[in-house]
Formats: sequence, C-alpha cells, structure tokens
Amino acid sequence: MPELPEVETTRAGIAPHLLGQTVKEVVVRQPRLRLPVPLELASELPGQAIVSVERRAKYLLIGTRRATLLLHLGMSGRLRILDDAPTPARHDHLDVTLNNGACLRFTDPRRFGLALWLTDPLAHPWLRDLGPEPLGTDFDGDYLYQQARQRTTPVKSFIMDGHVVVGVGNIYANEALFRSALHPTRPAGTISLAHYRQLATAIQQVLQEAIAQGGTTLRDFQDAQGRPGYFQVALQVYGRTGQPCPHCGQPIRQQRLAQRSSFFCDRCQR
DNA sequence: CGAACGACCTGCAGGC
DNA sequence: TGCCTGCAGGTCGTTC
Repeated sequence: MPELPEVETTRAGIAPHLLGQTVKEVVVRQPRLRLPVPLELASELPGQAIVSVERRAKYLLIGTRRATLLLHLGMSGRLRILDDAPTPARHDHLDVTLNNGACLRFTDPRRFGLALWLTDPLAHPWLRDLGPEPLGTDFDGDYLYQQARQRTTPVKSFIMDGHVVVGVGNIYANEALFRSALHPTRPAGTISLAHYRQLATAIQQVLQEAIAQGGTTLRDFQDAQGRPGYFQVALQVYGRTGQPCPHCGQPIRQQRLAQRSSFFCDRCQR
C-alpha cells in the first residue's frame, strides 16, 4: 500500500489530531507484526503527551518526552483517526486512544507492519543506515551518480534500495524511470551524470505530485480520514501493461525484475 | 563489499 | 461451488 507519498499523506492526516494530546490507553490485539509489539508500549505510552509526529523514510515517529512510537505500514498497513473507539474489525491490531476520546487505529491484514517503542528511534539499526530523503537537500543527481559508481544492479533496484535513497517504492520507481527515459534494467553504473540529474528530478517531481494528490489508491489506500488518493489517474506506466505509451503509442511492457513487476516502454526508455 | 533470492502474511482474481 | 496458482504498494536476513 504505502510508499512515501501515502505515508506522508497519513502523517499529515494524523498529526493535527495527535499533537498536544495525551494518550489514555493502548490496546494491542495482535502483537505479532513484523517484529513483536513490545509490552512496554502498552505500559509506558499511556499518560504521555504527544509532542511530535514525524516521518523518516516510510517510518512514522510519534514522539513523547519518554520515548517514540515507531510505526511502519508495511504493504497493507493503514492508520485512521476515529472519533471514538468503535468495535474493532479483523486486522485492527492496535488502538491508541486519547484523553479527548479520539482513537488512532492501526490496521494491517498482512502484518508486515511495525509498532515499536524506542527511546532513540533514529539509532535503530533499521533506520541508522538509511539513505537521504528524496525531497531533502542532500539528494540530487550528483549524489546518485556517485553512489552508482561500479554498481551493476539494475537502476530500478538501485533507486528502490533504501540505503541509496529512501521512499521510492515500486509504483514511483517505475514512473520516475519512465519520466526520465531510463530502462529499468539498465545497470546503475552505466548511466551518465546528466541522466542521473534527470532521474533525481523525476523522482522528486513524481513524489511531490503524488503527495499533492493525497497519494495513489490502487485498491485500498485511504488517508487518516478514510479518503482515497487521486494520483493513480496520473500513472503513466504502472499497472498499464499492453496500453499505449503516452509518448509513442507502443504497448507498455511488463517484466519481472528483482521479484517486482516492472512497467516500461521499450522504445522511450533506454 | 554487492547482488540475487527467500522469507514473512493475508486477500483477491483468474483458471479449471 | 471449490481448489489451486500467482500476484500485491515493503524490506529484512541469508547466501554466494
């Protein structure tokens, strides 16, 4: 479900409801996520005031003075703000209720998501070694070009590697490569600096446009208020196998690359 | 070090 | 109707 734009849309949706509020109760119905939900979450988060709601890569960081609730939505995770705490449905694994009666509810059918309680989340091994934010000032074509030296991996796998740059998932990797006319299988180390500048710009633009549209809803993404995103109408190649390339009319091809579906135009992307 | 791949888990669509 | 297969927006650990 969520790539960077969907996580950012979620963050922006939950933040105003959480900031300044105090947690009343934490209900863990299913502790078996990608890692076990720590018991301390339910014992230590209640009573804490929420002082920050931030995002790093696809992780959400809900900060208190004591520690931080680190959330990841995995493939199928979703966060909603509810006015109260209605009867939970299947896969509603976690509720964080607030003193004002509202409830932050985490739902995740596939359970690839994460809920941890950490005093220093950015020092966690999974966050510590992450690459730059694509929308930050330390990401550009020169950086990508430098990172790509001597690398033979396909450029699509390269930009989806969180140690290179974070937040670029399968949808937006395909779209950014199409926009910059690069074939997904092209070995990362064979691409020129000029092309990497185009690719970096394409990544930033596609992510910013998707955020502005509230993300991409393929089947089930909804924001914190239950509204879908609208960027799917702007997708040029993702999920469009056999449909004409918007530039040249050739049918869009689909090919499996690093166990992920890739969509591209053979003629426009080299 | 980098590259390729299996693993985790559920739901759904499509073929028979 | 049911059963089977393959696929899905992520990302880790293992192996070579």
